[in-house]
Amino acid sequence: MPDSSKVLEGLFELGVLLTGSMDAGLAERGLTRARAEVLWNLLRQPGATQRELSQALRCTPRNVTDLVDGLEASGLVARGPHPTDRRATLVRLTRRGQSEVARMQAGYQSLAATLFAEVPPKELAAFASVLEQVIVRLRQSAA
Amino acid sequence: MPDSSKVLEGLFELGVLLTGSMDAGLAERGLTRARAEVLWNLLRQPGATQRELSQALRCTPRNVTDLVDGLEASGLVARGPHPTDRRATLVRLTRRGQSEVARMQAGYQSLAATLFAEVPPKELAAFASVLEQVIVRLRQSAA
DNA sequence: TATTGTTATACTCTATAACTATA
DNA sequence: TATAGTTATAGAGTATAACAATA
Repeated sequence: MPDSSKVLEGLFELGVLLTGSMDAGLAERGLTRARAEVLWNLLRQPGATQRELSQALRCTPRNVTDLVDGLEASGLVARGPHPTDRRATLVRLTRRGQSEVARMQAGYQSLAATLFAEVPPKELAAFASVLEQVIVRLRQSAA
Repeated sequence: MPDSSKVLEGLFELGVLLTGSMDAGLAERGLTRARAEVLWNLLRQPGATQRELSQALRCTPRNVTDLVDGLEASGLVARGPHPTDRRATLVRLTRRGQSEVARMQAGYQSLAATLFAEVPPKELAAFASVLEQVIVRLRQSAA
């Protein structure tokens, strides 16, 4: 029987390695994790308002202002008017932003394939099952 | 057979939840993750030099200066002279720093116990095994 | 010459509070 | 009155470059 603290330690270590690997890849393309997450969200919520982004990213609206400022300066997103609410601002991916997200997705899938290449499907399924349980458990304890 | 991208996505989600939960606990005690990691390292390397800390934390020496400044101001660590090298500075946990680390350890073990409470030992062992494989794999691809 | 830690400077992420324009 | 986004301000983490003291 493995020590649960050791397993948690492993999860943290993996988290550090994963985010480190991710950040390095992003930095090469002039992106930060926070900005990449904005792009990622815009893929699922095309034309989201900044308010919606702040909710999806669990950060303040003020924070979104700066993140969108940066992405707009890089030409990856564009601000546009809301059709009916003149207070709101819609944020959409530009063509360059879209190809940047596509590149991120490709890198993501490639990483996943590499990481789990030598794990038998049955073990991977069991791993995924425990992972799911732990996520649920953590969500409960956080709420 | 589970989709490896989905599993990786789960790992990322867990990482976000774990660090979020951790950060919230630290914030209550006036700590940040970066500073907590300094304390954590000092537990394993008591009386480390700032240079050694910068290597352990994989950050610049300049960064360590500020982190130690903050912890010193909070009374959690203390700077001292190196016995033989007058350029170097030794950093050690104060008594308050030690009890803070002890509290962190307790919280960590409590979290691990909660998370894996309902996972059978056999499944947990299999989970730990895959986790270990993936960590090794990621270290290889990073190097 | 090389190393340790610091000063100087800069960028990013994050937050709260006050404010403007709009609903 | 309430909401969307911004200006103002602040703190923290991170980095590079130049520098002083020491090895």
